[in-house]
Amino acid sequence: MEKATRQHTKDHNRALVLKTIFANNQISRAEIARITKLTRTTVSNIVADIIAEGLVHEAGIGTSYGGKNPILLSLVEDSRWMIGLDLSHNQFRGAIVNLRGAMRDVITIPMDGHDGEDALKLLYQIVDQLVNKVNHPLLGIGVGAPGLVNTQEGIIINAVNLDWKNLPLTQLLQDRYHIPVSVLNDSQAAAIGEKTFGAGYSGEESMVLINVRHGIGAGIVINGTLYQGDGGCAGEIGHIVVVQEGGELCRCGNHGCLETVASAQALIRKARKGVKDFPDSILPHDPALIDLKEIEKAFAANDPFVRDIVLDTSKYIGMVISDIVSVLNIQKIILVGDMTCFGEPWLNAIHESMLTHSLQKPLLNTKVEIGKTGENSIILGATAMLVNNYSLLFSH
Amino acid sequence: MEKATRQHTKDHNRALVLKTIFANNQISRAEIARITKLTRTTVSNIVADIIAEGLVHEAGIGTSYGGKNPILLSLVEDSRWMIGLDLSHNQFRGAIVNLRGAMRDVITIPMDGHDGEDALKLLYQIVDQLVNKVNHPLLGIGVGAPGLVNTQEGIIINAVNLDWKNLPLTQLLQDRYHIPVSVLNDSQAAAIGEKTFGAGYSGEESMVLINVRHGIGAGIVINGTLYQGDGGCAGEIGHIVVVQEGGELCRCGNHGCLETVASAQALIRKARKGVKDFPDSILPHDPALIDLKEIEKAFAANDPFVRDIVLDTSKYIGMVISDIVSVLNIQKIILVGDMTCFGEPWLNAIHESMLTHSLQKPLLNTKVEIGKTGENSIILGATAMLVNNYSLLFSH
DNA sequence: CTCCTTTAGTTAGTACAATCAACTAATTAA
DNA sequence: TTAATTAGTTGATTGTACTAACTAAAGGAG
Repeated sequence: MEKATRQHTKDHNRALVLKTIFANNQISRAEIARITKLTRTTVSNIVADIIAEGLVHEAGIGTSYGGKNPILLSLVEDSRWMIGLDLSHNQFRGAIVNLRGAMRDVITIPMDGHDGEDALKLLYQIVDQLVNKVNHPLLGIGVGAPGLVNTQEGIIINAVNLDWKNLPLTQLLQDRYHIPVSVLNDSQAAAIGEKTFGAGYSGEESMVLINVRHGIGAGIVINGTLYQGDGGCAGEIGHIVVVQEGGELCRCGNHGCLETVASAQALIRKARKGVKDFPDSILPHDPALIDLKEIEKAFAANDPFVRDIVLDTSKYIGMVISDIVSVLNIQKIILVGDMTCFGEPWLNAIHESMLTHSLQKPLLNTKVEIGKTGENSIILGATAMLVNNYSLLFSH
Repeated sequence: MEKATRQHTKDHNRALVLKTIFANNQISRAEIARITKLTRTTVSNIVADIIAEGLVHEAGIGTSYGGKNPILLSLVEDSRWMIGLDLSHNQFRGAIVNLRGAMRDVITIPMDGHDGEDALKLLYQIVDQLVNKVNHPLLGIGVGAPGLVNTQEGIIINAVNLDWKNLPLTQLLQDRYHIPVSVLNDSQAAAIGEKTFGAGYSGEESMVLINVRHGIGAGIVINGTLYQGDGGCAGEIGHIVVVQEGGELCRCGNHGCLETVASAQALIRKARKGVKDFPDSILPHDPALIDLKEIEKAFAANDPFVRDIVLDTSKYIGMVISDIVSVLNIQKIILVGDMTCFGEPWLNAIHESMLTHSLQKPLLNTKVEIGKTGENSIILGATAMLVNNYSLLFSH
């Protein structure tokens, strides 16, 4: 617990006003005062400051309802830029992102096999290129990285694909570019991205995002703030053991982890292995040709074999979600990642599995949905976190 | 997000000073200023207020280290009283508790079979008696109740033993006694009690308390604050399914819940059932005579059958803890409840089970301990919550 | 013992952020 | 045209933490 000063009060109210402007495309000072319960005087003062900083501008005149017309304020979305990086796919993606999450430039470089120092060089290359294109004030660099990440110290503890171990990424990038850097786990980034830029969030609520791709991870938002855990790696649910007897060996060394039965990787493996026993399946009969796209196609066509193995994954995901809900009693669950391509049927199966796998009462009010920010959620989240950290916008 | 005012600043700093005095038996104004980083002036002002309110008094003169002697301040622990209730055992227990958690009066009434309205009358009876004995300013009533509790609205959703369903306990008690009331789930109460009155807590950290008794529940403290969840029933881990195939029927209707294999109840059941196959066991051979005390005795005497069934419970508890740690990455786990009578061996078995059941990295820094506040933790926690709610002390 | 230094605590005045009261400006409604 | 309403600003007020300078009381060097 730290002492409180006037400065904190001011920062807080300033953030509150900015957040209100961010949440409303166009809004007058008077309306901000009504929403925030600050006086019109205070709002005017704060607005004068943030207009002077270029963050906000007067964008027009509103309609009167029996009085002077309000002056509508609006966020200057390109008044600050950020660089966001998504290292979690087999190609590095970097983008210049503005305050509304619009991408002003995107660079993609395939990884094909690069790892360790090489991968880091690739990363520098992307950032170098993006930095050169930046012609607005730059807030910093936000990174969403795969694997085990200590997000508080910005260290990649273990990213198997990249062969990074205990890499102090925040430090490295800060030393090289001399701007603020925020490093998150990919699922945590997706969570904060979905919450900030997805539709239907008030800003104060809690949610758990489950990212089901190659691996499986979760991002936990509690009362509008990303929850990171003591060691900065909250949400590492991919290695929860869900098959207790005779589970497959996982890359982590244990048997029966969630990833071994419910990730996209696991699904593909299972399809390749099982297809020979189902000659009627419309999947390619050569296992090597089977990928997620093919499985998706077959699923859409109601192929029974594929239907079975896909819905089998949802059973396990539902189990873990119901465990999480039992522990946290969070009522909003968002699913993202490649596996969401199986849509409603998959979602419904997950929901059903949840209900049969734990105490019903707390689960009944829990909603499970598919995320709305799509493939950009990680980049957006990484940058949103950056903005949050410097309390310029969005939250305190 | 609410607006910030001067009042918030003041409340915050006042709470900060009070917390510092609470955490240090005797402390001078100057020392408080050093710890809190407030100026001596500000500390003096706040201290003047809280002395006027009788919460704190000047308790003596400290030793000088080359200057004027400091005046030592100390909490007046009996300046406020609270009533704490523990409804989670088969006897209702109520106590008058002071600001340091000292019990000034305790009343116990056996429940034997009373439930529904009867149980509520019993509760009123206890509180009536306690209220009559109170001769210091009373802050309120704190309740730790068993079963599913919505702690935000103070409603007992479902307490099987008491046959309470959707009972608005906070409302009822407030209407009857006209003082603040806080209702918590028993495990949540134990968690906040352990954190406030247990040794070795700085006040800002996170911890998960696991309460293993008749049933099993958890209380989650995040950054020093009890985490209650969207529906106010976070920590309901007793009905996480841990036996996937052929698990026993649980009172919740599902099969294979944690409670069916790891609670004290489950252990007793298993002992009674199995003892006939182990004639060498030193347990009473009449199953009806077997209770937790007998099992504890046999365990201490290294009875192999008992050892096996006791350590079997730890396997499942370890699994669930490792799931929780995977999700939350909280590094301090506290175990309380009847089952802690099996001490170190049980604890070690839990720890071992954890390490084999999930990703090791985050688990390596996780410590598992047995709680220190004992049987009073629920009453203490219920009252501590009360104090927190009114931000008089401890935290905000 | 004297004087300097250090520490505790207080006092008087200052800075600053939100507030209040009263104002101007601009519109609707009667 | 006038009254009422709403938006936004201005100047004075308030409350809280801060600064600087004070008094009080102790230790230490000579």
